[in-house]
Amino acid sequence: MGQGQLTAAPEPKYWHLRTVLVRTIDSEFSTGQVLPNERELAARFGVARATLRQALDQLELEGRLVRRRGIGTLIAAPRVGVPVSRREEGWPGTTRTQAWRAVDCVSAPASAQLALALGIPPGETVHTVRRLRLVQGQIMAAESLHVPDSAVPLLPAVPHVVGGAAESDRARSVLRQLDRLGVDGESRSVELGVAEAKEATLLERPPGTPVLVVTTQYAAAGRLVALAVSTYRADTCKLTFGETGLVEVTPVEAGAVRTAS
Amino acid sequence: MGQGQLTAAPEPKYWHLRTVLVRTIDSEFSTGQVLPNERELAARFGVARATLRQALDQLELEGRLVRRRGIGTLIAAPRVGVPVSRREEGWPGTTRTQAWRAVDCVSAPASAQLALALGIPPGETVHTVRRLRLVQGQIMAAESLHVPDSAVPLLPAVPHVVGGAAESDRARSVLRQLDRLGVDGESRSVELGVAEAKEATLLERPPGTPVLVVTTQYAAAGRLVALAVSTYRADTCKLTFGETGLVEVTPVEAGAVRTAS
DNA sequence: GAGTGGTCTAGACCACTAA
DNA sequence: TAGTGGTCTAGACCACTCC
Repeated sequence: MGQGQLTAAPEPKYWHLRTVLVRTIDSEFSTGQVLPNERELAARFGVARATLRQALDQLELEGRLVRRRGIGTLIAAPRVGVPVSRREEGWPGTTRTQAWRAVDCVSAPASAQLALALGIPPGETVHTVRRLRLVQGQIMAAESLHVPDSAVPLLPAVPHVVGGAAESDRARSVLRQLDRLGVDGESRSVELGVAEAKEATLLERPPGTPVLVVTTQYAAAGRLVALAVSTYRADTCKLTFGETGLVEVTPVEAGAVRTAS
Repeated sequence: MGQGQLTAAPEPKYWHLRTVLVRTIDSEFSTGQVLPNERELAARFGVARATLRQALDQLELEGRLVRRRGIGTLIAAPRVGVPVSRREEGWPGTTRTQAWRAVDCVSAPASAQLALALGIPPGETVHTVRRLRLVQGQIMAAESLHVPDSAVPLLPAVPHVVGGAAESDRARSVLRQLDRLGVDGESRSVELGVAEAKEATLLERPPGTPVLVVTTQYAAAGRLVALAVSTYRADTCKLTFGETGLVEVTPVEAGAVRTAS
């Protein structure tokens, strides 16, 4: 990899540096390779380490780099396409697929916010199932699935136990009941967020990690029966929304087309 | 707003600072209000300005703050829900809606990447329409819509003129032809990206602004007829994916539920 | 212990906005 | 011209990984 010589420009140094690094990465590095360390890169380009890091921050946000403390800065693998829809991901994941791993389940009175969102009276019991989505063995998303007690009347009233196998058993029990309702509609939104402490732990990422927050409303028989808030790792995920009946086409490397045009 | 006193913690200062600021913002500030300036905030919390800025960076990424050079740091308005689907946004935007504003149109041989994505021979002419999506008068997204010449054979062969009214006329002409094809399927993906120079200019944002990159494949009669790459402002947009036949429910403040639980 | 990225500091100067 | 956020520096120390 050549050495810097940042030509004077009206743009910030870190942005120009990013451009140079993008070119270098695309032409001279491949997935999994490690870049020279930050101190050396900074010296090579004649900038302060903080400035170099600003450029690397951008590239990490774009999913081009992965930085590992104690290891180095690696070229990231292309983002994994993650299908987001009931049909494709297998709902609710109990029998048809191993895509989701139930973690635990807590039953508690709904907060004002949650009650409003679910359209139930404040204080009604809500079962919250937490689960992880695995793709190719990697944790890609953490989800909190909120189900009003009134939507799953057949749920066995087992005593609530914290931790242990009973927890995830109960989670699966809720999912099973939900499955039997026959969910027939869903509405989603996607926005950018950052992982808070609990999510970050589940995702095995540091707090502040950018995530794509997918909020899904599930309906059965014309009634809202569940609300899911899923946080997908923004660095490694590309969410895909298929539509039945669409011709099968070659998956596109969006970034490539975007950069090229 | 009270003054700092950051209790000792195993977490980084900037992250704790973020937590404190979130609480403060939610309880003592409302949309449009300006925070004290960075130098004062840093002094008040007893940290360096760079550390304070790290916390503000997070809050800006979450869409809670907007920073304007020369003005100050403002509390951001809640994100705007932007429907993303052919039916809801009006396709292709020529007659049914004013949601999109055509900017220009260039016709050129397809790059290798683009040809691959469109499933056409490399070098075939592709019309690329650039347009902006407006929501409530605000520019929310910039899009490049790629249409192979072979998909719109009836397109009048007008001479290519750079700039001026003829440009956007031609853009509308392509859109009209595409409309007449009867698009009957679409497949999407959403991922995180940053605005490059051109996009940034169109979005009236600085380069590096985080965006949600939506890639859409349009099919007609079982054939891929167009590829759109849209970049939505991640700070102000919440993309919504509706489904016909779903019961109408109260829109959810996802962030609120997420934070509360 | 050596090497890596992560955090934090104290200061400087620049670009932009508004009065 | 004064005040704001944006950029950049040179250095320090910490937390983690691997040998």
